[in-house]
Amino acid sequence: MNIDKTPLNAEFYLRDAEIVARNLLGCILVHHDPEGVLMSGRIVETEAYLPDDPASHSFRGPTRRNSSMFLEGGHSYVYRIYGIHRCFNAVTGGGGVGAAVLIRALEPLDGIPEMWMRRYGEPIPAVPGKSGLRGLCSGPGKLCKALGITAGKHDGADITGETSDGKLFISGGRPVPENRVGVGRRIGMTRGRGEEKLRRWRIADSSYLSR
DNA sequence: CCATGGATTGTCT
DNA sequence: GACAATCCATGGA
Repeated sequence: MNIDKTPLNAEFYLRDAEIVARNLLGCILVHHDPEGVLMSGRIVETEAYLPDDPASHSFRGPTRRNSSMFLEGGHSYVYRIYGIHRCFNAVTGGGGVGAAVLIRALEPLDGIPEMWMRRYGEPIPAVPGKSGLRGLCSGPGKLCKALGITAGKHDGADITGETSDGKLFISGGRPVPENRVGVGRRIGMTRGRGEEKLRRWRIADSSYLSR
């Protein structure tokens, strides 16, 4: 797949999480894994989490679990949820702020056979079908498993700077025009924890969204 | 297609 | 001790 493999620089992330969330649409999440396998996908859905938000892990200040969310923009925040899944965030803003963008869904691009193997533990069928590919990275936990993103290796990692084996980063893609962007409520909020906030962005006509 | 409930574990109250 | 920014299988329309 002919994609730009230059990581976005730290300046990109040193802005408000809502701006970054909007501008990450169309960008490419890339994992150059330790064995040299390149896996990537186009970002089609994001959510912004700010410290003013009861749903944000940073709402009550730093703890052991969320400490990397308070790093400077351009780092990774990976956490475990429901005992099983991992979720990947790009930290935004200055150090100590506690803001990040959750990557919720990807359109698979590079390394699809390897991603399939990681997700399902068996080789990709000869004809996976569009519905098969659609489900490969259509959720925050799914895409972490597919790309091999782990808390141990990637939580707190720098996602800017030079590419190398094992590097996780985001490169710029085609900008997404405003008339193809949808904004709405986030997923999974319960009991009045900010579910009314419009901090979810998606490429409206993509068939690779999480819902 | 949509709605429901179980899995599973580190973290915070 | 309860919860959590989820996923998947299952059942019914």
